[in-house]
Formats: sequence, structure tokens, C-alpha cells
Amino acid sequence: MDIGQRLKQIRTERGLSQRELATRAGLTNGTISLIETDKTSPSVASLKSLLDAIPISMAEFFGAIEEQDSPKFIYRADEFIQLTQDGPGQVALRQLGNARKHTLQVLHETYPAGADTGPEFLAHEGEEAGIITRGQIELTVGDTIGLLNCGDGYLFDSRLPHRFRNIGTEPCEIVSALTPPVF
Amino acid sequence: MDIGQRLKQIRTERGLSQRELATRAGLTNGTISLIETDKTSPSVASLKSLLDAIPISMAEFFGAIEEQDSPKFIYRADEFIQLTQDGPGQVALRQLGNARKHTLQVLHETYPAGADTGPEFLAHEGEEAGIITRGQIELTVGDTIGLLNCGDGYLFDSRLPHRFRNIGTEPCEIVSALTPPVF
DNA sequence: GTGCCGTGTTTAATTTAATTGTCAATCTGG
DNA sequence: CCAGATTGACAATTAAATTAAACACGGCAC
Repeated sequence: MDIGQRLKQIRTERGLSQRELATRAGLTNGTISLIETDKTSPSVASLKSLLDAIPISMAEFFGAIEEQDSPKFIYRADEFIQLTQDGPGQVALRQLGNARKHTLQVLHETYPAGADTGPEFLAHEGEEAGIITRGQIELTVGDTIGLLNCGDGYLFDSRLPHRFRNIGTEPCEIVSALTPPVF
Repeated sequence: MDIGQRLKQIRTERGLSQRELATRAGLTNGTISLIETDKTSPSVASLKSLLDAIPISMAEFFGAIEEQDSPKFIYRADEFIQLTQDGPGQVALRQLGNARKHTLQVLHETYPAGADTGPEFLAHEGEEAGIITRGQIELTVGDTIGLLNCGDGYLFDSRLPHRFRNIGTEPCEIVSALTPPVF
């Protein structure tokens, strides 16, 4: 999402210099330079001032950006959405993309040593599967219990009651998938 | 343009607490509180994180806001668009609204003592008119010269060459109108 | 009632954005 | 060719957003 490039494009299209736009918007040329070179992320208020002075609406501005850079296929590690609070001993669930827009939900799960999805079992519609990428974890599905090591995987009907427990000493990481997404 | 209200609306619609949304977006609950109560204007990056975690696009977010609060009839003094650079002895032109969207352009003009629109006369299409609200100014239109005092006004065809000069000792302020707008 | 969790708000400290002033590079006119 | 003006970028300071921690309010179990 390149705000700087888009701002520069519109500004130059209309034949405005950074200084001219700056005075109209009540900002400074330096600020516009920093924004256009992506060295800062402007406040919504600043961006609104700039767009009013051009003039163009926020919706138009972002509409053009978002239809430009979609559809999105690649998600960087820092773009994952954290579904859980962090804290010592807490399970961390990091979701890939906007699951609501898809039928598939992929998570990067981290279970610290001793972590547990709880004594009450989980159960919901759909199917889920995953592969252990670090450490090991105990998985209970129905009345089956198994210890999964790094490289192992699982696949089951989510309606069956299930539970994850890291009974090892090192953290366990899992890449898992669910369909349909559950929240 | 109430960003806080809109964010709160969407967040509560989806049954998210400030803290839950905060962890998903990688921010803090305090920040969301400040944004929702309009005590701060978030950076575009922060807002994008929040909207991604909801999820909703920037264009959708602002689209709903902008169709809500338009059409706009009232413009606050600090919303005027400054058409000129500030500086000592400089004429300041502050424009009311987005003249490009209308056929009428209204300006709040300030002429410091000694200010002058220049020895070369102005001339452009349309008509212009105004009323002096402070101080006094010398107006030349064609070969007519007049001294206008506070409360006086003018109205002429803009194709006639014209010039404003503040020959007094105190600043002069004028509220003027042009049609069609000139840039 | 008391204690506990969940909510949203507020405060001081920190991080980040915005301003100010300056720079080199690029035009423009004499 | 040079002087003056204009452009976008940069460094240091100022202003503002963000954090982290505390606060106050309202349920809800016990």
C-alpha cells in the first residue's frame, strides 16, 4: 500500500509542487517529501488536509490504491493478524490474511511449554489439519490421544471434541488450516 | 468527519472489545480509546492495521463517512484552504470550500500594510465582487481608481485589468467572490 | 456485601510524526 | 554564462501520537 507514490502521482498530475500543496493544506513541504518517500506514515488528519487541498476524497484516494494492489497473494510475517493476547504460557494464534473473505483459514500457532487449549474440549463445524514445525504436542481427538513430533501432521473433522497440549519443555509451533474459518 | 465514531460503530457491530481489536492489530487498547474519543488522529498505518484486523477496507471505511457527512454547508475558519504562501508583506488568500466543485469561489483576503497585487494588472474571465471588512484599500479597475473603506464594496467584470493596493497603515481584510472560480 | 473479571478511559513516559531551516540539483531569463 | 528562483531531499528541533500502567465503572459469581 504505497501512499507516498499515490500522493505524488495525484499531486504531479495536477501540476502542484510540494510547497504549493503544502501551503494550501496548511502543512510544510518537508512533511510532503517525507510522506512521498515513505519515510513517515501521515496522520489521518494530515492526509485529509492534503487531499482536501488537491482536492480528492479519502474514498477515491484509497479506492484507487486498493484496486491497484489487489488481489493479494503474498502475506509478510508481520502482516499476520494476532488472534490472541500475548502473555506468559499463552497460546499464540496468528492468522494469515482476511479469513472472512475466504473459505480457508490458515494459522501459525505457538504453544509455550505447558500450554493447553483447556480441559474443556473444542468442537465446531468443518475440518482442520496442520503440521508441526517445531517441538512436539499431545493431540486428543475424541478418545484418541497421540504425541506429534516435529514434521508430523493431523487432519480431522472439527465436530469431534479435540484438545492440544504441549507436554514438552520447548515451545511448539504448528501451521494449521481450517475450513470454513472459525472465529 | 468523525473517525472515532465510525471506528467504534464498526467495532461494536462485530462484537469486538477495544482490547481484542488492539491485540489483533498489534496496537494497545489505550490507543483505540483515544482514537474513538477523537483525542488523537491516528496515523494512516495505525488505522490500516485496525481496519485489516476488523476486517474492512480503507475505501469502504471512508466511503461510508463521506457519504454520511456530505453535502457540506458549513466551513470552519480553520478549514479554509490557503492559496498563498505566508510571509511578511504577503497577500493572504484563504478559500472557502472546494471551489472546483462549484461555480462560485469565495475568498477571505488579507492585505498587510503596503501589500500590492503587483504593478502588472490582473485579468481573467468572469466577475468578481467583495466587501471590505477591515482597514482600507485602493482599487484600480481599468483607468478608474478608488479608495475603499471598511464596509465599502466592489463589483466588476474580471476581464478588466485590476489591481489592489493597501496604501494605509493597518492590514486590510476583504471578503470576495468570483465566478467562475480562478486558480 | 466482597472479590474478581471485563469493559473503556486517563495519565506520564516514550516513540514517532511534523516543522524549521538548509542543502544540492535543476530550470529560467538576462 | 551567471544570478535568481524553484524544485525535492535532508538534519535537528518541536509537536503529537502511541505506549504502558493505572484508574473507575459495571456486572456476576460466591
